Amino acid sequence: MADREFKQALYREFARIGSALASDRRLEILDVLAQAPRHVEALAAEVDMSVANTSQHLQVLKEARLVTSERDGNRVLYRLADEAVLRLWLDLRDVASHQLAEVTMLARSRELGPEGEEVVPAGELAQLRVPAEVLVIDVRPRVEYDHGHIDGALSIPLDELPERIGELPRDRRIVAYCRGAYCTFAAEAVAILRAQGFDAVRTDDGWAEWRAAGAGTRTREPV
Amino acid sequence: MADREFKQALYREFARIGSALASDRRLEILDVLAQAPRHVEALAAEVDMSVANTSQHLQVLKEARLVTSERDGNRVLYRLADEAVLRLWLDLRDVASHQLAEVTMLARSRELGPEGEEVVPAGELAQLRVPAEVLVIDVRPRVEYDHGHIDGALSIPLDELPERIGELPRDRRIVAYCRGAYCTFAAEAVAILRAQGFDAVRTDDGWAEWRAAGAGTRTREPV
DNA sequence: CATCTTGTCAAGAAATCACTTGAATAGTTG
DNA sequence: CAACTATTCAAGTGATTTCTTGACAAGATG
Repeated sequence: MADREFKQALYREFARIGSALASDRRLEILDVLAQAPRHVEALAAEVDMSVANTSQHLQVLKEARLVTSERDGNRVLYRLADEAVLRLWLDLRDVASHQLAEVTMLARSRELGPEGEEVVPAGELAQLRVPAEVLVIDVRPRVEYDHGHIDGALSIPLDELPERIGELPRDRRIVAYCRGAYCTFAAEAVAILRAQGFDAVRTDDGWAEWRAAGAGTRTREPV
Repeated sequence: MADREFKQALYREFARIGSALASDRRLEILDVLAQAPRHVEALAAEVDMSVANTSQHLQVLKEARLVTSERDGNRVLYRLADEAVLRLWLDLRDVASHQLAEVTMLARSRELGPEGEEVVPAGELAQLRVPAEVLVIDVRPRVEYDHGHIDGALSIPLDELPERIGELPRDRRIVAYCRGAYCTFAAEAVAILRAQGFDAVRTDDGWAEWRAAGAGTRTREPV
């Protein structure tokens, strides 16, 4: 029947998206792009692959319309196609963390700092943001902050933290955020800060989650 | 660095989910399971595959924790693992329909009835449900209705429609729904009803969308 | 225009995946 | 317990995917 043909064609289209999500390398690329647009070479460095391989993965993502590209001089800038892609990626991660015991075990095995260290759960950051009481710091690389960050957050990339520690207040709690629940930048920053006697905690919220939740953001255009 | 190893292991876990979504056959299975739990043999018939092949695909979905199975006598009943899986599937479909021109073209080429036929857009069904003015009918197979349906809807499976057409009112508008935007049951039902002079329209909302939206539902346990 | 940089394309080897077939297993029924 | 049903497993083959290498293309720069 023609009905089956139609359905098969439809599911084949859906599977094109699924196939694009079927590689750990491509998911890593998506995750980086969820933070900020990148050039191919920068991406390749970030995900630790050859440029040719990165480019090929990007073609796959582009064919599935998960990312778009634009020329920028003699370079090419890639970005997530739209917010729906971000939601899809976060959902996939969410399903993974609910259901794959291995993921949470992996995540737990990475927890820095002492057992039971205080963490601001995802979704609760918004309530805390009273400037007189807490300072929110963004410890991601500068380009990612520049592309968009939580309103009012101070940019202190993790690698600049040691030399800029003098800028931070000792009379307020410091909340550090990074890319999201599976990023360790914030945990590392908190470890450094607490070692110096600051009242610092991290949050499981990250830029991607914050943006998907549609809360107050500030973005500038490509760097 | 151990950091890279950790990240790679994490993305590899995520990719297990992505890989499970990378096959049109498996997506079709997921879509059927989004309507109601099924036994292997019923699934195989529904998706038109050999039982052995269906079983193998189900193992893949099960390893990715997208579905769960339970023994039921000498049969095995499969169902979606949880609501997060449903959201993931709907998101994937959503990304596909936003971004793959081919999907909408396919969908359009299937539209039954005259051009510009009236359709209740997804999300607007809830406002319309005044019993005195509209009758909502569920034209999916009985098992799917039994597993869960829109509150107050009447079950008239598409293949029973011709013989049961006398049960329907001529003084009210009839709104037909089925599995979702890409299911053609409702469109076929509307075509039949309009040919008989009924005031009938379909909606793009389907059971999966309705359930994901968390609106009023009624479900019974496995049939 | 020659050269450099950045990114893409093409070809091939190794790994993985999909589907078929036929055998094996778990549970039910006479 | 023998026969039967529903499902899973195992092996094999053909197709697809991944990554590497080296060549090619487009834009920038001297």
